[in-house]
Amino acid sequence: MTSLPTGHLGEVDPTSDRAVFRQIADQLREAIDRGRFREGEKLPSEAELVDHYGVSRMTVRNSFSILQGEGLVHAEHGKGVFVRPRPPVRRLASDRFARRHRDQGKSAFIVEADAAGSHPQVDSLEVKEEKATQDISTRLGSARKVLARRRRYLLDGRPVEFAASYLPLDIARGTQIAEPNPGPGGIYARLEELGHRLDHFEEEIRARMPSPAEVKTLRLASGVPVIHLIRTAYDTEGRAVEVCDTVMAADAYVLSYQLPAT
Amino acid sequence: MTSLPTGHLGEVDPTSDRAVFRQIADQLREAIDRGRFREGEKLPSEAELVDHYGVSRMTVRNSFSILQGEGLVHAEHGKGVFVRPRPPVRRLASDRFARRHRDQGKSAFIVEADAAGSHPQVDSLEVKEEKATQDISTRLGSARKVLARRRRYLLDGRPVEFAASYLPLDIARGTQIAEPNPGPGGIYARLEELGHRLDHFEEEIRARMPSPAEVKTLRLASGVPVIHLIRTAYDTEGRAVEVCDTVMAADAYVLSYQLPAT
DNA sequence: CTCCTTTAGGTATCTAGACGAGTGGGCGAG
DNA sequence: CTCGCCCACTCGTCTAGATACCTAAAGGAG
Repeated sequence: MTSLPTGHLGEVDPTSDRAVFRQIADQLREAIDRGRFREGEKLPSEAELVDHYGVSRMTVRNSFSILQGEGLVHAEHGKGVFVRPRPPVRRLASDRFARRHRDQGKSAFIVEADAAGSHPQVDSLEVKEEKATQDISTRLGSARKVLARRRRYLLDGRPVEFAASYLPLDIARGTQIAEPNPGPGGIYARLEELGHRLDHFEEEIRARMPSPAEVKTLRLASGVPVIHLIRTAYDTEGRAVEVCDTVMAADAYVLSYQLPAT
Repeated sequence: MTSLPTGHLGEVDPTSDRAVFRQIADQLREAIDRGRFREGEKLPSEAELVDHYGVSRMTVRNSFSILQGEGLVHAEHGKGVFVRPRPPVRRLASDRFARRHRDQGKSAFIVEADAAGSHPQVDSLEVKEEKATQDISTRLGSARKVLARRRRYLLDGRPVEFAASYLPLDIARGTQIAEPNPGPGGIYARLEELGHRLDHFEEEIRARMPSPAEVKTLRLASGVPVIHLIRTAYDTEGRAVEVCDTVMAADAYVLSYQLPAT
């Protein structure tokens, strides 16, 4: 017995209740979990599995599609099917908007990524005035027109996050917030300079599968969900002065919050 | 033209770069987004789409499997393929562990769900002593043996959350925390009675696709991610006194946090 | 040595058909 | 009228094979 590519795998029972393609997926999954196939390593090809199990090619592909849906493997056309490596994650701490982080010349994202030794980029900047959607309008206390700032964040060339900030036009129009580069400390620093002292933020977090547009923008592999975060910033008067709608590749993030127990 | 079941759908271009099954999925997705098919409504059957588009059945099934992966539709054997209804969501506010919520006789989950008009249940209770995993041990400050409390939460009969609490054995052994029913206010109230006044919580949030075991436990439809939340409770001495590992059906939850801007 | 072509081995897509199995309505027996 | 069976419709699984296209390495032309 040489080290056959399918050496770790057993057989399937066609008479079992469990469908053959699920049995094959189970065996591959277990082999991956046990480290028989390591991260980035190539799995046996479709043809090899067809031979090994004595099933048709569609059945093998069906198995692969299960594992892809679980985000365990990814297929590369012409090369093979590989165990998906777990990418480095970015931790978002709940104090990331603390005032003390707001004095540097660069954005929080750049500073943080540099510190972590990654290569950060910000991309597809768009700043324009537009009509607020129903949801944004509600969150901003019925603002009708807003300034929208959209950008994409990349880490080592990989898109990880797409964010859109919305501010009521009566606050943002004509200020540096309406410029592509909002200056040191970002828009929160500018808001405070404009007299809107920030009081607190509210963050709503959901997770779901991405839309096709999000798959494209974030270059998501199949089986990777997104984290959808909607943050509303309130000033000390209780007015909502900004809503930031962020979609993150879930495999690239861990969010971290600290809560008082009082 | 009567109201054919496929009346809203166009044609496909086999010469297009975009694969036929993707084109079909696109058309169905758009029809759903536009409300041509409503929540819970049945889509055209495979056979009808085969006739309409003039493709083979595998191609149509391929389209359906895309939409299933996106969590947009679900198939019911013998009945058809249906637009997946968006279930009611449970909002988790960041003050849900505030001391003022800790005096009632029932658990926070029960109280909250009752208030929202849902029928809550707690299930598969397991309380036992065990060896801590590496991760849990680290989070609990190198505790080796722990008390583990596992339970599943259901809303209107649907499982929505599976949670496991771990406490250092030297704190929990022999106390009411080791009983199936920890009493009014839950284990946090008991911890404080034991002299561990709670100072703050730390929550880590991830999103990912569920493992097969999680699919089973939470009866998840395909295309539904899970939110994985790990909460560590610290007492005023800075000691980690509990770790709670929670897996939630992502389509049933919105997490909400309030952050100070200081 | 460099660059292009060929080729072997991958996956992507599609067809056509077969059988299995869950669901629900119609219809006949009682 | 009611109950139970049958059947039509539906999705689930599997086979067998064809074509297309991608990738990498080998080999030949310059």
